[in-house]
Amino acid sequence: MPELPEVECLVNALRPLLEGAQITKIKFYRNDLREPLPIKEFAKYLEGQTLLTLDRRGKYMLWETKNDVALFHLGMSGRFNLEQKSQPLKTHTHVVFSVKSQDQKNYYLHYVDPRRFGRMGFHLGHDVSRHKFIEKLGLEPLESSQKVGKYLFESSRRCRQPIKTFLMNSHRLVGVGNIYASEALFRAKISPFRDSSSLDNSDFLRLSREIKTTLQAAIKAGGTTLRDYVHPEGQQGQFQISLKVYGREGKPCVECQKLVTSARQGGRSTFYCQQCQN
DNA sequence: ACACGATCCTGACTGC
DNA sequence: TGCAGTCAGGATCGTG
Repeated sequence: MPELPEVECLVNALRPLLEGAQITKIKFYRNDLREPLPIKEFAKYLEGQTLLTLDRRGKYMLWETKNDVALFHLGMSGRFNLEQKSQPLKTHTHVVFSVKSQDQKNYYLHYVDPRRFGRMGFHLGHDVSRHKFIEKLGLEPLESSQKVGKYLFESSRRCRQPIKTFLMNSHRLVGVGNIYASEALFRAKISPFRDSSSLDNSDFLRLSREIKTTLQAAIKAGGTTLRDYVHPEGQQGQFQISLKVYGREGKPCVECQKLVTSARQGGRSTFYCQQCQN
């Protein structure tokens, strides 16, 4: 569910509370999501530790302690809910982190994930770039657009994939999922069906800039709430009102008034304007 | 090596 | 009302 902006907003929302806080207890209500949960590692290395920094890499949230790093990916439907007191669990609550903040208040962070596509991991030591979740990840789209554009151009030369599928591959570029891929391609006026190798250097530079500005605007708006994404304390994101094509099939294009079209690519919905995007 | 579809899972919504 | 079918902010795996 969450793409880069939603994870960035989650990290930003939790950071003031969790940085400097102690993890007092971790309770698991099942032993697996997509894969086994790191129950033993969390019990041995995370419980009792102080969280020093919260960070993000791609769509992963990272919790760093003195010696180690915990990793979290929310999949399609995962979320963290912050509760002030212990209370009955909502359905699909799989893990509860009990936390004591720096001002000695107790909080409960509930990991809820109906579809269970999320994942959690643990890395001994600080070099989390070597963790199996992270090691194959590509560039961060908020880095320099010059650098990202150049890299995407070069890695697309012998690639016969449509550009939208190409963008969503996290081994090249992280954080761009189904919503923001459609949005950035619209803003760059590039058809999602274009063969990646048919785009030139300047197309990739323009596209990289549009990806970055779209993601930044979404972060500023608190993310996109379509179905169930909310901040840890329940507020919705606001970027859905700024979406130009995603979810707007049959509505007029904001640029040319021609109706927005949808199609399927790689099993996912794509939204685009046949007139504006070439 | 690459490109594609199937797959993991539950819930919400559609149409018959 | 019920039931089948489809779709959903992701990413990995197996196959051709």
